[in-house]
Amino acid sequence: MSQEEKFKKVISHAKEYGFVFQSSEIYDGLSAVYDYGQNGLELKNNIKSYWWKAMVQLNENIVGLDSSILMHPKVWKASGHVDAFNDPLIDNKDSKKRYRADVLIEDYIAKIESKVQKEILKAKKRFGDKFDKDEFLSTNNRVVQYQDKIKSIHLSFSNALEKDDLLALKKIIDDLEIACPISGSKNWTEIKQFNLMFGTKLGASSDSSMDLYLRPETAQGIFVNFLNVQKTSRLKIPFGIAQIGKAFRNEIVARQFIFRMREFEQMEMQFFIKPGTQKEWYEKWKEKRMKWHLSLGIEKENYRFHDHEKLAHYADAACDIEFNFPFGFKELEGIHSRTDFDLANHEKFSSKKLRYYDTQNNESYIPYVLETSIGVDRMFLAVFSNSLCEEKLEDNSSRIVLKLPPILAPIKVAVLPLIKKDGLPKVARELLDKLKLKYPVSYDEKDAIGRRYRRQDALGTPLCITIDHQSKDDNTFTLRDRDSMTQVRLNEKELIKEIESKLLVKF
RNA sequence: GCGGGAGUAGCUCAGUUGGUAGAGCGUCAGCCUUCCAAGCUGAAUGUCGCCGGUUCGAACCCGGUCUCCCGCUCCA
Repeated sequence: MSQEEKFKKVISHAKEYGFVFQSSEIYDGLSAVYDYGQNGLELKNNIKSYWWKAMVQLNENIVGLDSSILMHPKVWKASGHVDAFNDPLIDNKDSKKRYRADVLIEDYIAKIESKVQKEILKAKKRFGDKFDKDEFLSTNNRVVQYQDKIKSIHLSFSNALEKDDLLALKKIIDDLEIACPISGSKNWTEIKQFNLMFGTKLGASSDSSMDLYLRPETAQGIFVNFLNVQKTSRLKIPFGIAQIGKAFRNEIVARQFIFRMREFEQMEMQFFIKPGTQKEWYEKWKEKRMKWHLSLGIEKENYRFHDHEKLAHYADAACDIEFNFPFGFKELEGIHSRTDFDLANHEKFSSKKLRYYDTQNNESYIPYVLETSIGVDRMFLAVFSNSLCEEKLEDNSSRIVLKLPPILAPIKVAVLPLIKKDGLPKVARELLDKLKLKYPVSYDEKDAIGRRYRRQDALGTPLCITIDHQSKDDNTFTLRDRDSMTQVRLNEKELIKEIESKLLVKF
């Protein structure tokens, strides 16, 4: 089966069994927005709580936060999003490829710079020990020309960027005769500005309203509350603040089902540390996070680290945990060493001190930050797509089974009377009533028992309990395992023990 | 946004040169009572993505539009 076919099966299974629906489907849907159905929401909640337990409950120096989606507009100036999330894009009409206009110009500058470097190397060879770099740079005609060109491009370039002057930006590309690397053509469209942040307004009347953004990440809510939490929690560095919440990005192209959505949910943890210790914590959190993923029992081969070569504006080291999705290895979680970029900028923009006072060493400093950030929806897709399989059975029949890690399964146990007469449903319901106080359970008496097992398989229910005639006499039941399809006969106490051991996790 | 593919029942898909829609699975009710789907009887379900045009007549032809999948760019 091709990757594409497999992905299509994942999407239709998600719909057919009430996990994921397209938003506003009866109105033809809304692009890149999805709803979670009755089973999807349970799986999603279980993922969130599994993360929360591993981060907050098991670490005494990590606490939670739930900050608002709406924040003061200055937050996004300080964070760099107003600048970084504004992309001037340009299309080449011949190759039909899209580029960032600023990147095209930067690449062009880099090309000239590499020419200068070449000249320097050549001169070094020629002059040997007598080579004086500064003198060379200021006297060699060709090099001086190159440098002047770079300078003048830089000048008009930063001018255009500052004023958001798209026409000026286009003029630079035209003047420099920058060509598309693929088609070699200089046949460009006009530059269009894309803002990745969703805008909205605060205040009901139009004249007194204030322009706001829906947050494009949850991290800033943590940074602006850094001192509030630190002072009220008595936490000492190193400590972390964790948050699960929605974020919004007006992606130019949002695709691949729930992998890239316009409205999505993040699970982020910002770990505040002493400057200079970031390397050590970066390694530690890389290891910890990978362990968390592997604790779910998904095969190791599906995960890999990918180090960032081009770092974002806030980071001094960054990597992704990538997962083998149906469309290949793609980012699932990011681990970033954010330095003091965020807190220092918030200090600057808010004019409020955001420092930690270290009583032991009698010093105050802006902490460095180590971030782990994972997309809930991506984790959902990773777990869901990896769990979905079609098995050939011994009798040459096949079954579709969703082998979810039991701890994440929407329903833990299904209670099934073998037949729906002879008083078996009554016995089954008595057991069901006891179990539902502890676990999410479901009950089914329709159709043959084999078919009911298959229904539960497709939903990912790890265990089925079947009530037969013997159950009436001796109060024992058969427990059927989703993955092995094997059965054991147990009494009620043993049953609970088996369920508990199935749901046991080791972080 | 640009290029390629697609949209018919909950899912997978048929549907002939234009003549007002079908199958399999699933769902529901009943029978059977059996520990691993596909036994029997019956039933429900579609403005053929949406809007407009051509035509006596459109799922089919034409135009527009929306959505999904793949590629380019970005990211959780």
